[in-house]
Amino acid sequence: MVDEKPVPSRKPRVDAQRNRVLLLETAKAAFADKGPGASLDEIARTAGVGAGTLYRHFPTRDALIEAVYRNETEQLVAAATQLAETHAPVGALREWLLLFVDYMAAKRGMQEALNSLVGGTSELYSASTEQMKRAIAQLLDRAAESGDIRSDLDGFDLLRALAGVANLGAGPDGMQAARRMVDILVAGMRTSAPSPE
Amino acid sequence: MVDEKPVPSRKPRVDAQRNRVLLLETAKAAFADKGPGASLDEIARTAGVGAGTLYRHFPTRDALIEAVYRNETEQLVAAATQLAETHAPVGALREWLLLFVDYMAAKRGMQEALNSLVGGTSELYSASTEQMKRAIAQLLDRAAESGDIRSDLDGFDLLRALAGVANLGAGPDGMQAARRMVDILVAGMRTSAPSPE
DNA sequence: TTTAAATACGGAGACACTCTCCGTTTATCA
DNA sequence: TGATAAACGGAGAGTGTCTCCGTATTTAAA
Repeated sequence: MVDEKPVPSRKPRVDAQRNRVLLLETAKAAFADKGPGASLDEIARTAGVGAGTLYRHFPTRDALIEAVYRNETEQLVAAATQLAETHAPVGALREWLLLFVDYMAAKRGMQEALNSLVGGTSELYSASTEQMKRAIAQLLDRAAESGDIRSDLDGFDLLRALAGVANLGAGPDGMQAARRMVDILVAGMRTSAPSPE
Repeated sequence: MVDEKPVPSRKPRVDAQRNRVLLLETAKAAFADKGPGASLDEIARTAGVGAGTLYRHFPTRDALIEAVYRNETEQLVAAATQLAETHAPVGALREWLLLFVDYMAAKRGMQEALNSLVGGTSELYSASTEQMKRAIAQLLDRAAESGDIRSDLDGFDLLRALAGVANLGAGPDGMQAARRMVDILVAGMRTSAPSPE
């Protein structure tokens, strides 16, 4: 799957760029306000553009959602590298998982939508998903190499688990629960953890 | 919250019962086939009844979903008591969590819908949710009393975590991942587990 | 500049889904 | 058997998604 960009033969049009930004801002507000099910046509209307324009820029709801949260996702991803440099392997992992919980919690009401970043829900194998996968893999590999944690599990599953907890537990206690879950997960992954039997 | 049944002054009509069953069967097939977003009108049409009839029996999508899976949920709940009687505390917990994973996995494609049984997504505080909560609480309390696991966590969060993993990991490897997650969770909950630092 | 080609725009409209309302039908029981 | 409570069905109003294509704007070449 080679990234075959169609070679831009000219400068992108300024109105197109303007509308794109306009749509992203409007969409962010709308999602925060009405949840992930906000009407796309209404977002277009509020942004002062036609429905066609919205769909041209963002063919699917997921594409729009991903674009809206791309920045914050990138910050989170960057933090992984940062933590890897400043913390011991398991500590870095734990800290990042806590950040991930915050990330999910900060978007309360948007969780269902954000699932598409952590789950196969979305049709497109989104770029953000890929980044997120790399971020957790980086931390996990490091901790596994140091021999502190078991190496037989996909880091992405950790995120799925945390997303599950953070998603469904409403209110501020949901975040507490997710934070507790981080410690349980980290403890359970350690090579020094008790075996199932 | 008293169960205030409206005192049936006559026998329930047979056609009503028949249609109810018909709808449940049709809905089960439809959900399995088209996912949780299957059109309710189409379910009604396929069942050979009017839309009004469907909505009279099941006012919301969630109500229908819950009804469809009530039986299986009840079996799962019953298994908790069973396991509690025949296994050591932690073993029973672990076994039941594995059953829960199977339960989720068996409904691949339906996961999003089933979330409403494990999450606050659904408006109604459904009876099945309540049962499920009791089932896990029962096992968890027992294991906590025996001193084997920490007592500061809500069992329902475990289910949320497992649901998260099982939901989003597509394919048969998703189930593998969820099974591994069970062991991590159980290990992490043990009082003998290593502390976060 | 002017102008042709490329690009983007907008919104009408086709289609799908949800859910309600109410006139009609059917089952129950006296 | 007849009265009536209970249930039925489906038309239709309201809302949403997404496409299509004639029109408008921008870019860059002349």
